[in-house]
Amino acid sequence: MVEDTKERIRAVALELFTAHGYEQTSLREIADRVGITKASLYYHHPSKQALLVAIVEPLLRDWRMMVERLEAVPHTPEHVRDALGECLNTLLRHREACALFARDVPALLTAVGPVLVEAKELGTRMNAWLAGPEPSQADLVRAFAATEVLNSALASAVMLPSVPQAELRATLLDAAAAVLGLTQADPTTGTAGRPGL
Amino acid sequence: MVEDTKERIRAVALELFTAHGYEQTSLREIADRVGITKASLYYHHPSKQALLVAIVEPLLRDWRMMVERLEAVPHTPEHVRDALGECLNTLLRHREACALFARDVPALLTAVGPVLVEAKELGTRMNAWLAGPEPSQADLVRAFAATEVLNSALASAVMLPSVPQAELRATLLDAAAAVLGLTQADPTTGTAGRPGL
DNA sequence: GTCTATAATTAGATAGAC
DNA sequence: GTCTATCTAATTATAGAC
Repeated sequence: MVEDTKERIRAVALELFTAHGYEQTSLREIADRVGITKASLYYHHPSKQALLVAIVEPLLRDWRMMVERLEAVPHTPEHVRDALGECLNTLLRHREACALFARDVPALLTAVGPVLVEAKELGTRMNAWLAGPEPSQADLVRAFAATEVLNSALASAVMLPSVPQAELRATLLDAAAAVLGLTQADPTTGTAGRPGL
Repeated sequence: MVEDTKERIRAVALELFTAHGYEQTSLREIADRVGITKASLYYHHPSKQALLVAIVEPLLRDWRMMVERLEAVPHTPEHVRDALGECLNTLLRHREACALFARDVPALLTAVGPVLVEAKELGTRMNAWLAGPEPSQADLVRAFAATEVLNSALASAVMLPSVPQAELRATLLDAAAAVLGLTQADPTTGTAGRPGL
């Protein structure tokens, strides 16, 4: 395969960055694990920062697409529930990179500030949509809390490894919906109720 | 005052660690900001690690006391709601140190591993109590998600600075309760309902 | 208690041979 | 593409004068 080494470096780096943090991981560690030297690593990735960007970029692209898809849709209870589900999917699809984002903010901020700024902006837009049109301050807080519930999927997988992912997904989706004041979805129809609208 | 400098160092260090991360903050920065040199800093705190421990210890002590108080109390809806409130109070009382814990896990793990291990254990015990006796897997996940909702108070304060703290507190408390399946508290009596038990 | 000076280590990054 | 060897800069930490 072409560029095989480059990909292997990326994979190893993601793993080590997520496990020990960006600053705590040296390029020597990554190179050792891949089975090459630091100098060879630099042949494929021009800097540690660039390596991080290469890791984080795909996640950001997916996230951007998701938010844009979202904003084209009206804020109804069904769409809100769907949005939470899609958000959870995106989170789980990029689980490791998301964990890196969530757990290593300060390091990423100094290393790739602009990238984190866009990530934060996407989060804000997502929350704004979730809060609905003309939101109260409580709506904004609830939207924020709901996304945190979904985020907890990352930590839950580590803290509660015995819970199967399907159950984790379903439970967190209901929990996030509950935070937003949506009632439980009807399991027979998959349709959510419409309270407080 | 006795030990005034030592306290000033602690305060500045907490501020910088929280803002830029533990690894990203050098002792030179801290010393500069306090208005002394690195060598003087070492007179008061024997190492960077010890400085971190001095910062984190009070938070851990409060947290430990809270969890122990909690475990002595039966798992009823009212007590659960009270527990969420107490948890939120502890979180807000140590806001900066908590933010450091939440945002800089990898750095803290390598610097003060054992301390983080105890923090994690306390979190686990808190979640176990919240999940109730003989919890289902869904109960465990919900307990975890509920604490994440409370945690979001730290980030909310930054992301939604216009929301007054009282409203933030009340909204998050209701949100966490909703995650656990408790209904809205009656605003006139402050008593929660008892659904699904 | 605070300073100057410096040791010891490590990191990211580069030059140039093969 | 990968290597050996090296550079530069920054960090934690210490020694010892005042």
